[in-house]
Amino acid sequence: MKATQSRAPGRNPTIFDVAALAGVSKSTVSNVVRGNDGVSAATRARVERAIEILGYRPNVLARQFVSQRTTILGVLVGDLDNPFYGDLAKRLERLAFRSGYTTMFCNIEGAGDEEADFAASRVEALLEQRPAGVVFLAFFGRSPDIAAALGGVPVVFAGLREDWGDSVAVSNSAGGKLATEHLLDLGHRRIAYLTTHSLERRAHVARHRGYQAAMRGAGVDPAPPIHWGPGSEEATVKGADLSLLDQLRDTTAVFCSNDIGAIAVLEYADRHGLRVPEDLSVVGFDDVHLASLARISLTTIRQPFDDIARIAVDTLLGRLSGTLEGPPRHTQLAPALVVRSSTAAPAAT
Amino acid sequence: MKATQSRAPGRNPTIFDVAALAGVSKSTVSNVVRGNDGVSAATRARVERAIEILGYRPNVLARQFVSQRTTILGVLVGDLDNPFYGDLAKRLERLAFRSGYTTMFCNIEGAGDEEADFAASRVEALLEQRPAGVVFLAFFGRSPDIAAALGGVPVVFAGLREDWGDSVAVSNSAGGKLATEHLLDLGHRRIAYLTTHSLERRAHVARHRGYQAAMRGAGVDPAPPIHWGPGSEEATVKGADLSLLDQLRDTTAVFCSNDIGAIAVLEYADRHGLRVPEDLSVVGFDDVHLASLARISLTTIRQPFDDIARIAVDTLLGRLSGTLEGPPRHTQLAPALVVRSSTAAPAAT
DNA sequence: ACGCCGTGGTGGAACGTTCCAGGCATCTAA
DNA sequence: TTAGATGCCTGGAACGTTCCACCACGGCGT
Repeated sequence: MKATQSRAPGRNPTIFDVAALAGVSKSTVSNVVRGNDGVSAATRARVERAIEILGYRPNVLARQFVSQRTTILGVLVGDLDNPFYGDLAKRLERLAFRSGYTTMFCNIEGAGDEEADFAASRVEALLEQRPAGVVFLAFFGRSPDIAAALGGVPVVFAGLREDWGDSVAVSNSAGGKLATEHLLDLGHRRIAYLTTHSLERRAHVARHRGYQAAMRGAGVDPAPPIHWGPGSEEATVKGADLSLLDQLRDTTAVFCSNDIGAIAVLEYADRHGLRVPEDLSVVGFDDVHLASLARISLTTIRQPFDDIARIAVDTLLGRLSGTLEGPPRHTQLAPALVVRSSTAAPAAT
Repeated sequence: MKATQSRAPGRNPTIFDVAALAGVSKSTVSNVVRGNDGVSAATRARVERAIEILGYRPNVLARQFVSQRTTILGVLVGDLDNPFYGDLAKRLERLAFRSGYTTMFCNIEGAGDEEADFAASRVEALLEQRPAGVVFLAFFGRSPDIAAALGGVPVVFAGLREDWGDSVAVSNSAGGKLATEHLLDLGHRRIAYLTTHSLERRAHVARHRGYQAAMRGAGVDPAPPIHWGPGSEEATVKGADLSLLDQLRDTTAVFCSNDIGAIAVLEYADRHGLRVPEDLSVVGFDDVHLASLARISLTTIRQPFDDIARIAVDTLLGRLSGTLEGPPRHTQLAPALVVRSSTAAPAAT
């Protein structure tokens, strides 16, 4: 007649079962479980023994209910299919796991039928699960609405900067400037900025600003931005067959707002007999692993994925534990130009 | 003095607030919210009006607590950084969202220091969140342990087959056979099987079996499998610099257990002066989007991502709603060979 | 001897739902 | 007319925690 078997079968042991077996009150068990002090070593040992015997595991759902908070970290990604997000997602998941948090991802980029406030509806769905904190890897939409929906849940922007929350990112505008200046230095003048997003994400807007600044700094008029594709990487990369050729007629170089877009341009060029870099120089942004493959070898702007993920999680955990207080902290990282073989001087005209 | 403002500020309205305003009991409100019948149209309308006025939203945490179940779908992926998983993850997330479920991803592939039962510990961590169901996109480890840990939570295996749960997958062994036969047909005899996993995943084991069957069927002895890399795609793809050359000395063709491994081999070949397909034919598995890029153009085995994701979610939802009952249902899909330019007849010796 | 304080421990209340046994009309069949 | 069924609604109990006010007790300073 072991205590283990005296419980109703099929029911998980509760804090009461442990308390009864250890001969203490439920409160004491609760304190032991949560590592609170005010419990003598002897009692603690006795309770731990009882927990062991019963195989007691705290009921997460009850805990969440009473505290009205979870150990879920929400992560808003643009598109898990984009290796930029995949890489970052993986890192975040791992770091969060080590600190006892579980990660919940949400694609902000929709099925193609989304509206401007699709992001807000996604945030809302995520928030319904009451995450302890939220990481934005991508962001667009109206800040006030979304800030309101968050209702006090700490938030960190990773890879982009938004003033009303903590952030860690390279300067996207500096990166855009760097990329464009590289092309200018090579002698290009007719440089296009290309993005695959119809709904402009914050980070990409900043990259565009960097492009414009560089162009103006060199005394060249920025060309109107090229929006290629219906708004999602998926559609453009997978069906890279839209009439881009026309729009590139007058240009010798393209700065793409991310690597996936750049690789899609590469693919498009390959299929349409446009030689890179002889006929067209291409620069990306992110430096996803793919870009370094010999067969791709894309000149791009490097983002330190590792630092971004680490600092993002640290910042969020700091807010959660109360270690970090005060106004938003913005960690700025340096973007770096990585020159590979997708860029060269323009052909002599 | 609107009702909206009469509540304690900062507190969300509860079912009681609604009940009071509508002049009914909390139970009735509960029934209205959940769409139960046994409520007259008039009452229903009155309650709905009250809900509207108060901006009432059911407390998910309380609901989860009392029902001891969530609307979370757990997804075990091998590695979010691998586009195979990224693509599938994205699709699953979208489908689940449409049905009112939130997705929670877990990387089964660890930081490199994992043991054989790392998978089990990850499953346990995920299960702590009490998901309504679990999708396995990758699986290894000891089935009995993991089945026990699941404790009745419905499960579906996607992309691989495991007998004790529902599954939807192409036949991995048939795919492996297809790939190997393609190489045999081209005239290759010294064909290697290569995998980047030290911990063999179920799906990959089956692919290997297909390879062996094809080889034996052609009267050729299968070569011992090549395990390349310390067990994670990340390490091998990113630091593709291990001494593979020796192991490939006697082979004219490699069948890689997935596309990412194949692309890593391509990269390795590029860097070591090995021409593909002249010196070495390479076949992958999955047909991730990347494989179709002109610059990669990898011969591979196609998996219908779309069908896999859709059927996986449908099956799981079927179990959850009770629509689907009985023994495990196994949906088998047909793998297809996609010939691109990474394979050719071996050089005449 | 007495009040005070710190340490270790207790038990009730609260959290916001769902579930269920029942209550009260009103309708139906005998 | 009446027993039983049906439709609509109610209120208590339960779920497993955390939080907090409070209590018992021994040591200490005065």
